[in-house]
Amino acid sequence: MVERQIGVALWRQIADRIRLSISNGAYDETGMVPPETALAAEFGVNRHTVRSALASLADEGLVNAFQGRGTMIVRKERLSFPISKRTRFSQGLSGQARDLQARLLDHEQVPATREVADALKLSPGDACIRLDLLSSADGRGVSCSTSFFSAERFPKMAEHFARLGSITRSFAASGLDDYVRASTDIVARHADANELALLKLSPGAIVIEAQAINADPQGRPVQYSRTRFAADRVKLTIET
Amino acid sequence: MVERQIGVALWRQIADRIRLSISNGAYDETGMVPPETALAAEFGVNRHTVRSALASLADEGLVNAFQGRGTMIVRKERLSFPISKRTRFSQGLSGQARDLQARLLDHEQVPATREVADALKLSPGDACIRLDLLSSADGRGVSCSTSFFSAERFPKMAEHFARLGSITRSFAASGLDDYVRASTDIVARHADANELALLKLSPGAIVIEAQAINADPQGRPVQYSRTRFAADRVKLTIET
DNA sequence: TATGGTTGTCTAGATTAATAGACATTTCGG
DNA sequence: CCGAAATGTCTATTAATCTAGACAACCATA
Repeated sequence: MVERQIGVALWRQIADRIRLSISNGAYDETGMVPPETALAAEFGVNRHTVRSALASLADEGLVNAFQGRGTMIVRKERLSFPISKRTRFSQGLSGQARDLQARLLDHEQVPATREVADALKLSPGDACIRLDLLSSADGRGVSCSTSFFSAERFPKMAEHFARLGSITRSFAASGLDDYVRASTDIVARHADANELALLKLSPGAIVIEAQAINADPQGRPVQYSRTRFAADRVKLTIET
Repeated sequence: MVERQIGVALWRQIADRIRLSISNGAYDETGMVPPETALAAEFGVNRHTVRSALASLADEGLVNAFQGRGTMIVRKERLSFPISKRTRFSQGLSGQARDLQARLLDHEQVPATREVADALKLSPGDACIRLDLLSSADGRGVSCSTSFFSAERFPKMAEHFARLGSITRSFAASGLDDYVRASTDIVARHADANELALLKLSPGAIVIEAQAINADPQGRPVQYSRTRFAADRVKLTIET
């Protein structure tokens, strides 16, 4: 069931298991989480430990406990984020949430690291524009991203984004009307302190990191981005 | 830095951070992890806590400590697993590891749940073949998967796989020479007890779950699979 | 209104995780 | 060969987590 002495507190393991059961629809019949005593028996722990787990889920806004009645499930769905040749943040999520926005957190002109230079086919040290974005759906943080653009080719990227609020429109304002996803690498890991704060995650949460390169129609890389999604709020859907 | 009272032990948070630094190449210059005292200062914890983290990494076979000299990095790479229209497990990983194998853990004929029926365009309750596989590269567990096939169309899937050791060849033996990836959904979460055991993960580890549907050339779904990858051993590369 | 089932709260104790310090052992370079 | 720097081992203490039990508060329903 749950394991001890593994560096993850029992209440957190149990919270993760319950969260998964909720999103799998295991409790859809009643719309409620089983009683604390039943969960304690199921996981072989004390009721107080289950209560810690449920408190953490309540903190995330996933469940709501009512004295005398039980613990109701408030929210269970993950946003589905499509990844395809024409991946666009706002288009892909439209219809799944009412209020979508991408906010510019920071921007800076920096020399390309080897990683960035490789991705954009520049030389290390070439000037790049870095944009840090935070994307939200209905007020909840969905992803934070760091993007790099060639400062020579897209010198006004930050200004355009600040005005237009969209990468696609910012490219258009720079004279690039179309671009396609050239490659996407996906890894998953624990969120770091910065991501916890930006996405308002409960500590120990998981992020899915997508390292993507977008290219113009001639195949030249125009954007290298690393987007960190809150793993418990989204799923990525690959369209091949 | 690291956070307290979040349900994840400090040594585990630190182990995760160091593992990430290793795989990012942060210590490539020396090939060694920084001294324990330096790490303790960096993370703001006691040296003993760092030692617990390093012991866990040594247990995974990632590092090797030598008294008087320091802690050397043994292994850092993640396997890159491609996902495209023609995703094939063995082809995709060939060249990245010497010894690749997929082992049949279990198989059973079961009635389709709603989830499986939806994916395979069957009716709930229709007979399905379920295959549980464990894939390894160089003796290390990479992924475990559960696949469903229509029992009517592919009645001998389990027998074929047991003999041939490959989904592609098992389809061929059933008269299906070609198939393509129709859809892939990707989520990330903490590994459950079963996955921890199968993949020999250190508890609390992360898995990336890919829910995939393969279809024949006519577009009819032939396989629904849920593959759980050890997140610290692989990255998924999307080829659009 | 009485009863059973549920969550909320409190106290106490046991177990595990983390800190603190001291010192041994090994390696490497001057 | 010495000393600095690194890991290995030990003891003791403090802090956090989990268990155990009791009982209060609340809700639904017979």
